[in-house]
Amino acid sequence: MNVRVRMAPSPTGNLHIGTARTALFNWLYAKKYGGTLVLRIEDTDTERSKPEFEKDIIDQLKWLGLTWDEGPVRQSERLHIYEGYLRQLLANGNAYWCNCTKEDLEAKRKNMMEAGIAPKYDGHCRDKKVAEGTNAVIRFVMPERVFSFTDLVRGKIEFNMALAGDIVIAKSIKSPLYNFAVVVDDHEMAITHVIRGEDGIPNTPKQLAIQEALGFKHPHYGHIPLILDADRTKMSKRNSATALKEYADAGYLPEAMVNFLALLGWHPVDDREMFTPIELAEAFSLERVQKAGAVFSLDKLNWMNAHYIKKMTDEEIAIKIGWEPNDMNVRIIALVKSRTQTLKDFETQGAIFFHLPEYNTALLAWKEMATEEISASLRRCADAIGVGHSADIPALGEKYGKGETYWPLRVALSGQKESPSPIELLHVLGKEESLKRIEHALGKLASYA
RNA sequence: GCUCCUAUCGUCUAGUGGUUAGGACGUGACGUUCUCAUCGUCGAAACCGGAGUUCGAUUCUCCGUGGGAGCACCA
Repeated sequence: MNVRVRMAPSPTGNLHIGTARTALFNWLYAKKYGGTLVLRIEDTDTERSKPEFEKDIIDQLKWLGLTWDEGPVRQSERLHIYEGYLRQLLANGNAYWCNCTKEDLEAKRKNMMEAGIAPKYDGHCRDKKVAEGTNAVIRFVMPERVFSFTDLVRGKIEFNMALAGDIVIAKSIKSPLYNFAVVVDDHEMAITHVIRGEDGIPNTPKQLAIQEALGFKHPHYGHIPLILDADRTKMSKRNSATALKEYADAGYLPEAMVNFLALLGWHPVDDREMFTPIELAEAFSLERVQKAGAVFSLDKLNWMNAHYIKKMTDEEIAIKIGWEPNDMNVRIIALVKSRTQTLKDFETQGAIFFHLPEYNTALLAWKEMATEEISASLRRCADAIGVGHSADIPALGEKYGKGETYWPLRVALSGQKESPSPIELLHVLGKEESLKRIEHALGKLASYA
């Protein structure tokens, strides 16, 4: 069978990390089976859909490297197609116009909830022959029976749709709603596998019913687990950064993001953790997708991102972070690399090479060193550097003590409690700047009580 | 409230009718080291509960319990 899958984001916000992972799984599935991936923009909600969100979604999918074969197809440009199918349902008696007011509906719903039964539309307008027109919506006649399907990751799932009632499938003949537009598009686009988030499970029987009424074939369904916050609820803005863009801006690499996201809810046959996208596609299978939700771990993402950064060459990093790949910059990158988790860290940690930060004079002391000892040690280092013998620092360390030599020098050069080694700092800063910083330290010590 | 989904270390997960229940992140200790990071070694850490099936259940079945999602003229 020729596999056809789709990514179907809704441009009502920036690309959500959960949507991105769903897109990734579809991409992996398509790649694995040599299938076709369609990008469909689900913008039937004209109120909330915005062009800038669509742009962000497309930009971010590209950033991740998730390429598609067809589209982007916008639902808003296919209104005439939905209209045709709506008229067909209306003509067949599978749908009808309804002019119940929102207030009435809300009141009835509330009553049913309070009575302890599943809230559903009571079919008030089903036989009223309400005319097409203003303030009327289109409802689908939901068959009162059980619908079942075999989920590709969960197995058989059943729903008794007698409990659902007649759902609204369009606000007007020109404005279809989600469940209807999806059914039409999946059919028109010959989608074979619908791979989506677990929150789509309750929609499936509705879509199955509409497919039946329209005489469409049912695609296969696979529902992947949700990405959760630490409190185990669906990942949301309230608790964490949910827009993929935020991660891109924060200095995460797309390769790391893809690798990380793939392992959230899917696991290979062995314990391997590092995969290129193509390797992921080869190893991927829906059978090995997890059923329960997965908590998003920033710690693990950081670790993985650090891993991918370490794999890059210093020049590659320079270009990536927008630094001129000159000698000095590349050296800085090499030094900072091992203590970096995101690309942003190069900026913050690299800053000390351009400007000596303020620091407390007391920091210059290694353990219980007296002020004169520190000054003496720094002068010895300055002398060695001054005559171009910075290579002699280790010798000074042997003679006068490593801690006593390295620590004050390192602090004088970096101004920090934790930093790369003084020898490395010397090399990057150069003779002139190094001596300047040592003089500065000596000055601070001289005025230190 | 109703419907559906779900359940192995803190987290992501592997795995089995009989295993010292494995790996990774995080975490602790140690080593390397002037500091931090990297790196290396070692450690602590889990089968939700109760019945049933069975010689034997973490594994199979059922019932609980916990967790989640969905119940729109949003998607």
